[in-house]
Amino acid sequence: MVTPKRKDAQQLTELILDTARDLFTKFGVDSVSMHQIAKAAGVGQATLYRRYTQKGDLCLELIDDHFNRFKNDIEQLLASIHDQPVLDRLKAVFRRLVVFASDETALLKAIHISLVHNRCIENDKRTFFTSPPYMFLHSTLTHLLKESQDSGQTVPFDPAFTAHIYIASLAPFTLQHLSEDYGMSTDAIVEQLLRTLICPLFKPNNPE
Amino acid sequence: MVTPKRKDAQQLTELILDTARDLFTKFGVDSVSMHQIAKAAGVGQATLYRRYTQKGDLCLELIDDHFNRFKNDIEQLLASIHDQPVLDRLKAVFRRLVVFASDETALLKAIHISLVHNRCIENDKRTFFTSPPYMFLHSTLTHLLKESQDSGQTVPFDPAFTAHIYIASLAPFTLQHLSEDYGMSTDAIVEQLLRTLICPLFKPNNPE
DNA sequence: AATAATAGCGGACAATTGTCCGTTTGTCAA
DNA sequence: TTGACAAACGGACAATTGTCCGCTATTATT
Repeated sequence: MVTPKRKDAQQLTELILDTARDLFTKFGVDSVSMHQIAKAAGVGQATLYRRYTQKGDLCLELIDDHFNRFKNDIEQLLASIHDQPVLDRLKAVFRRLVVFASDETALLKAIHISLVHNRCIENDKRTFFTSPPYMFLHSTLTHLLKESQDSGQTVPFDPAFTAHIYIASLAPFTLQHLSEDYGMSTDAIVEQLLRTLICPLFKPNNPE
Repeated sequence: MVTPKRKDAQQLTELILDTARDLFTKFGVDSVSMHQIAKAAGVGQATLYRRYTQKGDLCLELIDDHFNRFKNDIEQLLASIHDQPVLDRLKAVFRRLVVFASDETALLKAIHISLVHNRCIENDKRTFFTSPPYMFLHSTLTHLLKESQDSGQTVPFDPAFTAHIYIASLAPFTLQHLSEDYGMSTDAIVEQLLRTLICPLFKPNNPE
């Protein structure tokens, strides 16, 4: 049976990713067009589009390393403080999450636009909400929220639903707005988010 | 001095809006291109683009009537229940808001994409966050939240910040996800939102 | 009414996104 | 080696978005 694969395919993929990374850092994600990436990498448009149908897909790939680091951070963090109260763990995860979102605003915006927009056009399976990063975040938050819920320290709420809402409120454009137009530092945003979204779910800190 | 204005300009604007409305309801907002609208209305592209640089701008105009009705609803609603507790008023506004967002998903998605995306490209003054609808919502919610805060019934939080977060969590794509993929009815979404975002801000319902 | 002046129309044009198909190139069988 | 086969390359092509500029039509003036 004949199932040949080119060995240079993988090399081209890496060439494309490297080129895109370069152009993005040089000119900014928004100013770089798909054709520009293809041309700079010296490949045909189809070669690029066959791998990444939209800039968002490419960004998702580029952010992968960063996200894996972030994921490991979260897992280590959770392991290192597994004996602390669940509220503290939630806060820690949230803080790390906001920092990640702030660090990666440029790529995240492109991802958000492409994937969310795409979702709107066709009923593709590949949506923002089914991407591995989203699912990891959602599952991590849901677990912590469920534990909080089960521990009886909170008012009643639906953990999975609440996790969706938490992530929605961290949309890159929201954060950008709060930071640039509204003049809040990342720390201030974290503090307010904890105060507004998380702490109130827990029953009075100064117990009866 | 000579400052002639064409009187047919306004008529063309209305022709464009009517045409767009028709095409949108016939084929869906996403499937209709700007040129298609111009052609169907029998005007040049520039005539269309001079009025609305993006589909989102057009949608913002189209939604205007609906939004004004919504705005009046909210104002009447608030007037009719001005003597009820602020928590109840907040809940009522929120419920009406979610219903509006669910009814107008199609247009709101297009608006969201264009305005939020545009914001990302150039530092235009005209952003999603400075559009009249956003500002009305934000100011209405902020007032109610501030009143709640001042009445001493709540935990401490920043009303304006919280209003931003509330609106962010109602992004059309989030609602669509919760409704279509997650299978929640509008009522269920409202209930969970109130339970997750609003009620917890208020001190124990069963007072000490 | 005739004229001057300009607001603003319209379609051609440029740029970007996304697709298709003829051709290349690596792999396996003989 | 060589030949056959298909994975996958590349650039031409179509579609959509967004811009520019010559020309028309309306209005104020005489």
